[in-house]
This record gives sequence, C-alpha cells and structure tokens, in this order.
Amino acid sequence: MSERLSEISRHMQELRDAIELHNIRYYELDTPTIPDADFDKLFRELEELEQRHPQLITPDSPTQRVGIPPLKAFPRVAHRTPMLSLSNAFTEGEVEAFDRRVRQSLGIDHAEYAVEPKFDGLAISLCYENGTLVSGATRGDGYIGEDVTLNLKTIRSIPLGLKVADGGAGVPAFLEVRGEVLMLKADFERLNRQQREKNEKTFINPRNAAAGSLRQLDPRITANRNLRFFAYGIGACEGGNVPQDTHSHLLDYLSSLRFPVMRERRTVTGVAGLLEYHHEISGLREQLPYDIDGTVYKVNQLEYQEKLGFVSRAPRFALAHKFPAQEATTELLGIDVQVGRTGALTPVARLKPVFVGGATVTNATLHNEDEIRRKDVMIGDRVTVRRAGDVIPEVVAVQKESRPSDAKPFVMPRHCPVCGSRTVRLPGETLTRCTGGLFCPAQRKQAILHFASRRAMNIHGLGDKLVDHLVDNAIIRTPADLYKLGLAALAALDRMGEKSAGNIINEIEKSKDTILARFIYSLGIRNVGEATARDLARHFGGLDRLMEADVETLQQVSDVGPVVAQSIAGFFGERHNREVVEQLRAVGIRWKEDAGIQTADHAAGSAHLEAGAASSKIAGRIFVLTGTLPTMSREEAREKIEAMGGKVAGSVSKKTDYVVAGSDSGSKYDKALELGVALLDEAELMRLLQASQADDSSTQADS
DNA sequence: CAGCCTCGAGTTCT
DNA sequence: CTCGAGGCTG
Repeated sequence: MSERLSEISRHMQELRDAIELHNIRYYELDTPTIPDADFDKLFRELEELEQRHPQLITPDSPTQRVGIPPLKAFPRVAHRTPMLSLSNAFTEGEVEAFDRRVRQSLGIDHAEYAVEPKFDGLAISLCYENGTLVSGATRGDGYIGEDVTLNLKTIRSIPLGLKVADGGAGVPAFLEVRGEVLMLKADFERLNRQQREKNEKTFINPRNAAAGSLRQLDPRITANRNLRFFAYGIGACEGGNVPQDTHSHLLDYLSSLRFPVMRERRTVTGVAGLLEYHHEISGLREQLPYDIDGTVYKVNQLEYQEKLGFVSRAPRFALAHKFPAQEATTELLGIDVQVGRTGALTPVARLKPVFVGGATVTNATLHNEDEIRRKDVMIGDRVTVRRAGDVIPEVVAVQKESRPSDAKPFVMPRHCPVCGSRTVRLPGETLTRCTGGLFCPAQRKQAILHFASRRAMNIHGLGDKLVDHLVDNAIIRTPADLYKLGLAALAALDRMGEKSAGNIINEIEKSKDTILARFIYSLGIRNVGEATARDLARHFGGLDRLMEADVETLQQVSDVGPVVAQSIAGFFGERHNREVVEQLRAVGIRWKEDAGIQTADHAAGSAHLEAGAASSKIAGRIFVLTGTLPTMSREEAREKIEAMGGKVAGSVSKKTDYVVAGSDSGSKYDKALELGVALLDEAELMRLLQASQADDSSTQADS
C-alpha cells in the first residue's frame, strides 16, 4: 500500500514539473510546445490525484495557483468623483418631459443639448497625473470600480501621455477622462471565429466580449482583442486649460489631446432637435461599426449642468434615450401548463430558442386563457418575442399571415396535468385552477417550497430539485415532515453527500426559532402574504387566538376584508391544516407571543405613529426602494427602515414619503419624479436613519 | 360606486 | 416586473 502511494507521489511530482514547464513556456516564452487540450489533460489528471490523495498536495503545486476567482484579482479602487448612471427614456413623451423639466428649472425657453450615440460597451475612467496615465478603472457600482490599468494600457487608442498643443504649459496636474471601451462588430465576429476554431467558448455579443477581454488576468490576451476606446466626458480635473463653458468644447479639447471622440456627436436645440437626432441615429444603427443602444442628451452649458445638479444617483442635466427593446421572431413549438402553489394553471410557451436582448429565450409565460385569446396565439405560429423590462420574455404578437395550416388552438385542460383532478374556472375569474388541493403533488411541492422560502421559514438549501425528490418518493408529505427527516435518510438519496445532508438538517433545525409573522406567512394561506401575515401577528399576538377567530373577528384587522377573512377561516377550518400546525408546534417550532392589540387597531397604529413622528422623519413614513444600492441589498435597507418604524411599500404613489433610488432604477424612479416625491440615495438614507436613531435614544434616555 | 392604493402571486435567465 | 383583485376612501 505504502509502496503504491510513493509511486503515486512520484507520478504527481512528474505532472507538477511538466505543467510548470509548459506554464513557463506559455506565459513567459509564449511558445507553447503542446496543444492546450493536452495541457488540460495533464492538469486534470493532477487534480484528480490530488482529490483522491489530499495528503499529497504540495503548496507549490500548479493547481494551487488557480481557483482564485478572477473577480478578486483586480484591486478595487474608489472613484474620485462617482461615475453615475443616466436616467432612461423610452418614449418621446419622456423626452419631452425631460426637456420641460430642464427649461423650467433653468427658466429658459430653448435649451441647447450636446448629443451623441450611446455606446453599448463598458464605462471606464482614466486618470492622468501631470499628463501621464497612472490608472484606469471600470465603473463598478459607480463608487468603487476595479483597477484594470494594465489591460487598458494595451488599448492603442488610449493615450499613455497627454501632449497639449500649446506647448506644455497647459497640461493639467490631474485629469480624469471618462469614456467607453468597446469591441467593433467586425472584431467580435473575428474573435468568435477564432474561439470556435480553438474550441473555446464564444461570446454572446460585442459588449460581453469587451467585458471579458478587459477583465483578463493576462494583459497579453487583452492586447490581442483589439478593443477600442471613445471618450465622452471628464470627471475630476485640476489645472490646465480645460474648457469651462460647454460640453461640446470639452469634447473638442479631448479630441485635441488625441482621445478618440465619436464622430456622430452634435449640438441641437429643443425637443425637436433631440428627436430628430434620435431618429437619424436609429436609421444609422445597422451601418455603424459598433453596437449602440440609444442616444445620450446632455445640456450643453456646463454652468447649466451645475445648476441642475443631481437627483439621487443620476444627473438632472442628462438623459439616455434608449431604443425600444429588441424583438425577434421564432416558432411557438408548444404550450405547456404549469401548476402553481394555489393550483393556478399557467400556460407557458415553449419556443424555438431565439436570441433576444442579450439572452437566449426558450420559455415565455402566456399568463392565462384570456391572454392567449386576446393575442390569438396558436401552437405552430410564428411569434414575435421580446424581453420586457429587459428581463422577462414576453410574446408580443402573432404573425397571422404566416400561420401554418396545421396550427392548433390551445385548449385549457379539463384535468390537472399533474394530478388529474378536475380543473375549474370560476365565473368572473381569469385563472383556471386545479381542484386537487394538497392531493396534487405540484401544489404540495410548491407549498413546501413556500414554507421553506427565505421570507418564510428561511430553510437554506432546500431547493426545488430536493423537494421534488422528497415528495415523489413519499419521504415527506407536509412541511411538518421536514422536521422529522433523519440525517441517514437524507444522505441515502442519490447525489446527496453526507456533508450537504448535514447542512440541510442543520438549516432545518435553525429554522425552528422564528417569529409569529413568518410562521403565519409560511403556512401559505391563500391571500395572506407577508404584509397581511404581519398585520395578523401584530393584531392577535398569538397563534391560538388567530386560529379561533371567526370571519367577523378577522375583519377587524386592517386590510382584511371578507375575502381574506374567509380564506383564513377556511384554512383553519380544515382538519388537515390544523393537524399540520399542531405537528409543527409539537416538533419544536417556537416564537414569542404577546397579548396582541385585538381592540382599536387603528388607534394603536396612530399612537405608534405619533410616538415616532414627534422626533423622527422615519417612523410612520412610507418608503419605496428601487434599483441597486451601492453597499446594501434592498432587503437590508428595508430591515433598517422597518427597525426605525418606517414602512416600505412596493409602488410609488401620492402617499409615498421617500423613494430611495440606487443605480439602474426603473419606472418607480420616473414615477417619483412625476409625483414630486422626495428622492434619496443610499448615503442620504443612512444619514436619515442615523439622525433619527440619535433622536430616538436621546428621547428614550430622557423619559 | 368609482377610482386609487396595496398586496399577492406568478415568472425568466445568468 | 407586471397584472389582477381585494380593500379603503372620497
């Protein structure tokens, strides 16, 4: 045995030496002597041996060099001035609104704009000190980017040093140039051809190719990718003869420093000028050598720009006018029917895979029967597909003129495709439902998944594959059964190691400590979501009081009307449900109960409001979160706001007090502008939170 | 009773 | 994110 081991050890040393040799040849001498595939084979063999004999791994093994995620390989750098995103407009109406706001704020009749195409590439920032390029970084989240200086230096159109025409006196002490790195369409095609020949993965579009190329750890690879750079603005600057009057002069200046500046830029006046330019560029789109996704408008006078300032994370003086979402046509291969947690049958279009808006789309929801009828969709049709809101695929329309003669209409099944129970569509409802209830495996699985979901009992690692397996093999039937699972039973499943089985058992155990609101939500009572579950928990304070409440008592809770009350009473009226709840309690799920506030719900609510509102700008106020915040998730922000007694709503209305906007915020941001709701960014929110926390503790200390 | 505001539910892809 | 529908308010 030990002799065999020493033999293996020797072989591993040979592999290590060979790999290192090829590594050096490849990276330093640039003359690889064996094909990449053979190299990979050696590497994999070593990896396998190391996996089997971990005690034989040496610290100098080439396998130890890799495995560091490339993301971490680039140092993070803070931008001197944040790289903000632009507000988007999709319609002419939105562009008109933008121009109106600009004119009103400035008190002028006609605004002049610097306009240019919007490149579909990566925003970067280049820093020059005394005329020398010292660093370059990606946009990142706008505040912190990745330092990719070495890679940027390989881009030939980026000047490494600045030569000022006036003889050198005018070189700025510091200059930050902003622009876009991109790959030309032709270079993208060529690169993909090469990648295919080398049997390496191809890129989806020029933007991804540019991003991938810029983030190579080996600058030599970047150098071979033929990336381009175009400047479009200036961040921070000190000294030099940098123009102070207009944006277009700034671009002329950058051009004089030999930065590539796009040829299609121009200045126009008023909405008419903006729209005409947009139209013109749309027409040119196909012929341009690079991808663009719209046009950018900036108020030309720098003085005006300053006056307009910023809202949240976007300048008020600029707008990105985007082209409409790209559409594509494909074939509708069939319509499947999915069964949801509440038994709702949802028709889903199976499409011949088609590339739209940056992703390959194969499925698209058709929502319900009425939707299918409205769009007159038949199986076998050619359909137009687009990604709505840039994410969710949607069937836009049917090309009726090319409908094949054998196209079949969709018929909502009379029986559930999963359990065979009858399906019903109640009069006045749009949804068709399976009547199988928890007898239906689809509904049972969804119920368990809902129970375990993050916002309910938060059992990490219990995904749909595992639930499928557990339910199909009759290992569990109800959420309560989860808590009776043994380690042995779980580890015995295929593809489930001892370790991951242990992790899940652990997570299940952890979930036993919870709060009443989560528990109520986790039961999956129809029409009772997170918000209602919280209201119920607050009102009743204990589970027994909730379970015993009749329809009338339930309706005393705010936001609970006859329909919701009936759902709740109906749920607890079923013996099966009461049994599951009993089992869950018996198995050790626990939460704190209190007396609740069964009378005068609204009075208690307003007392709460008064207590906070006296000193706080948060308690009782309604917040809406949108976009990606720089340092925390929306979820974290919500918790912080709620901890201070604030309320977080899902949509913006007149009642909204604050909209907290991050980057890439969407329609909610626009709505906030429209309604004149106060906009905050993350930093402002944090300040607000801290201020009211200070108030809170001082008032508490006083009393 | 109408219209507005919220909440619930369902969904896709990387 | 979007749609539908429940609940509240004027």
